Amino acid sequence: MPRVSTSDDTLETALHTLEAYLRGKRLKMTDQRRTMVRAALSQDGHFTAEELHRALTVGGEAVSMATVYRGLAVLEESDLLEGHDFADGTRRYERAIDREHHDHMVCVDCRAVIEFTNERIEALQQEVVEEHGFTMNDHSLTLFVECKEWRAAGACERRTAREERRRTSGIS
Amino acid sequence: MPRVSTSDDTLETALHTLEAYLRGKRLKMTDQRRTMVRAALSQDGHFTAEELHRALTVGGEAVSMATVYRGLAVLEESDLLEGHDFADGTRRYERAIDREHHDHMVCVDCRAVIEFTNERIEALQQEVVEEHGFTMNDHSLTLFVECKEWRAAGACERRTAREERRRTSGIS
DNA sequence: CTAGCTGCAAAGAATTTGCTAAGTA
DNA sequence: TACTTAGCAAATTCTTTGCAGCTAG
Repeated sequence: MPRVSTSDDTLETALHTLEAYLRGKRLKMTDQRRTMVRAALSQDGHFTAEELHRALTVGGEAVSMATVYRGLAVLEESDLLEGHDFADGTRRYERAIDREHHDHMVCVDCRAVIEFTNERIEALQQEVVEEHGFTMNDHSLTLFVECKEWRAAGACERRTAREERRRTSGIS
Repeated sequence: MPRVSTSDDTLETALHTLEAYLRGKRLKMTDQRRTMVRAALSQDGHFTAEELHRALTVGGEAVSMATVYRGLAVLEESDLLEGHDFADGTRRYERAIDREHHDHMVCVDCRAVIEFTNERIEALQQEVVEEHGFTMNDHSLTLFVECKEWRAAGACERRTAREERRRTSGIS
């Protein structure tokens, strides 16, 4: 069994949540879905479909790419994961269970993702939606920043070739 | 000359801005770029590369798709346009010149885009970034809402086959 | 002239989908 | 058993690139 950096409790809860979701939709629990839940919860931070797939493969629990994509959609719909678009061309996911809501700052330089929460902003967003008579379904706040100081401290090193290309090509 | 729903003044300003930008980077002004500026400014709302390309083609000023993509990058870098990711798989652009900054609400149902501004939210965002000692480069706030009431009024009808597929497939 | 541009076709990256065998309720 | 999945490969969608000839400065 692969190492799980999330508490067993969370994993239990997650599996139960998924089961309930599947039951409600008359879908089925499979080994691949269980495996994906475990692997997804043990990822730290924000991961891509490809990264999850690699983690599974490395862990000896190969699940096909197609299944990873289909599975991520299920995990997101069941609210185990939350998906984000950080404007770099690839969708990223993060654990949404047993965590508090938060927003993100993304360094345009090194693509590091820093999380933050601000209740006043949350409240104001809700206000805006209500003023329009709508219902909030979800929201996405991403601040694109330059974390020069942080990098100076040696903590801002995650740039990859691909991300660098994206960055300089004017996307985001 | 194609119809321009933007004031001639804005068009003038835009062309001057672009010229200045190009000069600074030792790039060249071309018919295609001029044409794209005109067409982009006359688009209303948020458009995709494909929509701009179609508008140009229909207007008899065919510009190749490759040039449209390359041109959009230039127009965005020169701050004539602003690009957004509304989590539907395609980048969208909107005029950024002679307009005030604003954020967006996107109806997850019909994909309509509603703009709004909220200075308090803006200020709080700036505060958050400063608290971390970073510099804000850009920010993106999108509220995904359900505009049922609005649709009831008959104003929420822009759903396309493709968008519908996206929506039901769990993206965003 | 000469670096930058355009169009075209081909390449790419990230997802999605059709199909058949296999698995779950 | 009946309907949902998994895996695989092929197909898509959006976007980027290589190249040859054209063009602005």
